[in-house]
Amino acid sequence: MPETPRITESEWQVMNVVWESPPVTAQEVTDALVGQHDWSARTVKTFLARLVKKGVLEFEVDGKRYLYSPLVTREQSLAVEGKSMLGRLRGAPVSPLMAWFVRHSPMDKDEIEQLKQLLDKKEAEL
Amino acid sequence: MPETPRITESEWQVMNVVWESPPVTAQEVTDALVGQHDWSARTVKTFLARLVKKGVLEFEVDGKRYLYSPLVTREQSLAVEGKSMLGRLRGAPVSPLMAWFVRHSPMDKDEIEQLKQLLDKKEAEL
DNA sequence: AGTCGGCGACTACAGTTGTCGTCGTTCCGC
DNA sequence: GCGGAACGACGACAACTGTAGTCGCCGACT
Repeated sequence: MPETPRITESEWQVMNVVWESPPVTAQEVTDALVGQHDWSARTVKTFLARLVKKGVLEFEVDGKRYLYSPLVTREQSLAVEGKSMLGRLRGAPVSPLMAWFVRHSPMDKDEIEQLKQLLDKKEAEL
Repeated sequence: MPETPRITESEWQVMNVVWESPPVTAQEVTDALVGQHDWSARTVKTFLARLVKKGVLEFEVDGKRYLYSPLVTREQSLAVEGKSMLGRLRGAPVSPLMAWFVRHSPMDKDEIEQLKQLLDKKEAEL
C-alpha cells in the first residue's frame, strides 16, 4: 500500500485543475488559477514541480512543454484528508463536523439521498 | 467576527485535552498525551505556549503553575477546519468526503439519526 | 539557610509551505 | 539560421511546524 502523500491547501487548488481534465499543461493550470488566487505564474509552476516531487503528479514531455497527469485520484487524496481529520479529533465524534458540512456546503438532492442511504446502512450494521 | 486562528494537527491533540476538562495544568496535558504520542514533556509545553500566543488558550497563575483554559470552543475550531476543507475542494462536491467519514468513523445511533434529520431539513429547503 | 526538583521563558533547528525571481535552453516564426 | 518568447530547473527566503534543549526562578524538603 503506497501511502498517498499529504497535499497542502494550495496544492489542492492545482490538483483540482489537473483532476478535471488530464493531461494539462502548466499554462492551462495557470490560466485556471491566476484570477481566482492572486498568484503569479511562477507560483503555479512551483506547485506543479512540488507535486511531481511528492509523487502525486507525473508528466510527459510534449515538445518544450510538459503534460501533467495525476498519479493519485481525488478520492485517495480525500481519504488522506479524512484521516487527518480523524487524527485531529482523536476519538471525539465526527458528527459535529459533518453537521457543519451539511449546513455550510451546497448539496444537491442526489447527494443528500445517497448520504442518507449510507447512513441507513451504517445504522443497520450497529 | 473575530477570526478563529488555525490550529495544527499536533495542537489539536493538546486542545482536545484542554477542552475535555478545563482548566488544566501543563502536567495534566502532558500526562494525557505522552504515551499516545511519542512526545517529550518539553514538546507539550511548546505547544501550550504557542496556543496561548495564537490566542486560543489563556492561563491564570496558580502558585508556580499555570492553569490553562480554552478561549475558543471546539465547534469554532471545527468550523475553521470545515472551511479549510471547502477551500480545498473549491466547489467540488463535499459528499464524497462525508461518505468517507460515514464509512470510516464510528458513529452511534443518535448521531446517525441527527444527521439524517439535518439532511432531511436541507433537502426540504431545496 | 542551602539545595534540588519542577515550572515557565527563551532558544534552536531542520523540514514544509507560500511566494516568487533568475537562468539557461529550446521551439517557432521570419 | 537567428532572435525572441516561452518553458522548466534551480534558488531564495520568510513564516509556520514539529521536536526538543537550556536557563533562571521559586517553593518544598532537610
